[in-house]
Amino acid sequence: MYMLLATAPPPGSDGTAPHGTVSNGTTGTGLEGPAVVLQPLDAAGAESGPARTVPLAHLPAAVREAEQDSPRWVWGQAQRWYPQLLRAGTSVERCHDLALCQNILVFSPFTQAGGYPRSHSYVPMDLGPEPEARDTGQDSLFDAPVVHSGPTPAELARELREQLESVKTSTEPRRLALLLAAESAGALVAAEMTRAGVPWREDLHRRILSDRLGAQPAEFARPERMEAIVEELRTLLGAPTLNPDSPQELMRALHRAGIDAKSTRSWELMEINHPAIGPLLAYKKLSRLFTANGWAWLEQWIHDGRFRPEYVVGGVVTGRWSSHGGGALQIPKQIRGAAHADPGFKLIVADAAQLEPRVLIALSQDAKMAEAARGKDLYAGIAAQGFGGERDKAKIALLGAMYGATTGESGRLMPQLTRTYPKAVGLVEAGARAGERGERVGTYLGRGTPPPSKEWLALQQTTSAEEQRRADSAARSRGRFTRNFVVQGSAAEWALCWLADLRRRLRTLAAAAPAGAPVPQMVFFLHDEVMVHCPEEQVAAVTDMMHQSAAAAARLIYGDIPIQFPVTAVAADTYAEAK
DNA sequence: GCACTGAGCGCG
DNA sequence: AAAGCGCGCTCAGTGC
Repeated sequence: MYMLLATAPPPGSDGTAPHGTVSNGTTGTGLEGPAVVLQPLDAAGAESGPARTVPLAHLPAAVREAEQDSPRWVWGQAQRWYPQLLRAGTSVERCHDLALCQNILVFSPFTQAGGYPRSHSYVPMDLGPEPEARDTGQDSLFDAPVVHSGPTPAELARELREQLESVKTSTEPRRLALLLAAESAGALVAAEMTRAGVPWREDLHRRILSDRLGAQPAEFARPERMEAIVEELRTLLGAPTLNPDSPQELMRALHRAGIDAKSTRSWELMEINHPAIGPLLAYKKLSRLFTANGWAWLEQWIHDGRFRPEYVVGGVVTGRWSSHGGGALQIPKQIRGAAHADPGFKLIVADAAQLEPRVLIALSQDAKMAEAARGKDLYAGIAAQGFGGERDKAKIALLGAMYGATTGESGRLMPQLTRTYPKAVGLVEAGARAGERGERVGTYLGRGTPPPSKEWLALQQTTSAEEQRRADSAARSRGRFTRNFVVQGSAAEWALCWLADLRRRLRTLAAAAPAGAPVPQMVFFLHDEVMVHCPEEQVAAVTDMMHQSAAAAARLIYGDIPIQFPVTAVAADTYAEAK
């Protein structure tokens, strides 16, 4: 059922001391260097067979063998174990990531009464084998990764039991179990995506850069196009030494030239009519490309034709992923043409159409809005029902409702939206009011917001009239956060289920493929969008799977409800074309 | 010289 | 059209 993976306690230890390495052959274990314990556990997390201890170097083989029985692997953190298994060519079907699940259970509104947080022991799960140096696709200098002290197998098993128990006694065991499974599957997907990497053509990237910026500059120098604009700006603004990269300097120069700018943000400058504004905006655009995704980025992040960011599952409080390395979740549209499929492959990019509003409909069961979503374009449907067919207005109004806009056009459109969709708007409003009162809110599957900080709570207790304004502002701010959390977080868990289901289907496909044949791989994930690097002859089948998985995810979470989650899936040679 | 913050901008 | 949610990254500027 479960198979626990843990660093082995040193021989003769009582299992409570720091451990993790087996010193050497003289201890009589016959093991040298780091060792690992594989402990079978039953469905309740109790030991159900003898533990095996193997040298770390033999772990991939041991895992492959145990995988025959398709256990659910249990480990402190997938991130600590799985990359090296993948490197050795070993993948697993499913796992339970104790750290990720602990993180969910601690804040879940479904466990508050029966009390995972109250009873559990807070064993730190962030230990296990040292993460390897960033996987650049090259062999590491050291064969055996360092293993240092971590929780004992017994502690990890107990943690699992407490987690399972808290799910069982929670108010929504089915939902919570699904969330934990999806989160854990996400950990596997994340490691596999990093391993695979986004296929990236350095030559195409360089062409984009030279087309826009000119030839690659010498170190510490500006590209020629940018330098030319700097000279132009210095003349136009009468500031011969201006460095436009300094907001302060730029601000002073603008003011001296009689330009009344409140800030140097592009969208504010756009309102101003002055000959220097055009070149300045052009400079900012080029500067962004140069500093964030220029030659230095290419040098640092692209190796062997692959971009391999690390994903942090649950790295965002709402359950979205964050990432480290190369700004993976902010790849500008400008350079997406450099993400290019290998010969004989295509990139299939699928994204969920208007995911958050559709999630709002599912959560609120707003029949009227569900009707508007019947067609392909949800915003057009909403526009037809209450905004005189003006799609842009419908979109602004709906986004504003989910973000908590109060001013501007979006704020003005709110009453109309509320009249038309009292249930949907009511749901986000209730989320906001709860947050303002300091309460927690949660997603459909049970990921919860952290409680407000001590400072926040103290501020709400203020009796000073002067501080009351700050307290109100902080309350509204938290209200906007909790309002959005419900929708963004529920959308994130839908995407996670989509990803997990797609992974399962792709594994089945790969298992049926002849040995050595090229197989489709998930290579990138961005909130509501997934990219698969796919052999050409399987594009049709995989595209189909991406649609099927979306339907499966919706059914798995919400059951049979009258709202679709359509995805757009496009296959092309580059990321730019596929979007 | 290092750590931190704020401004600004990229993505969803 | 306007500035409401969630992030990461780079640079300038500041404080030690």
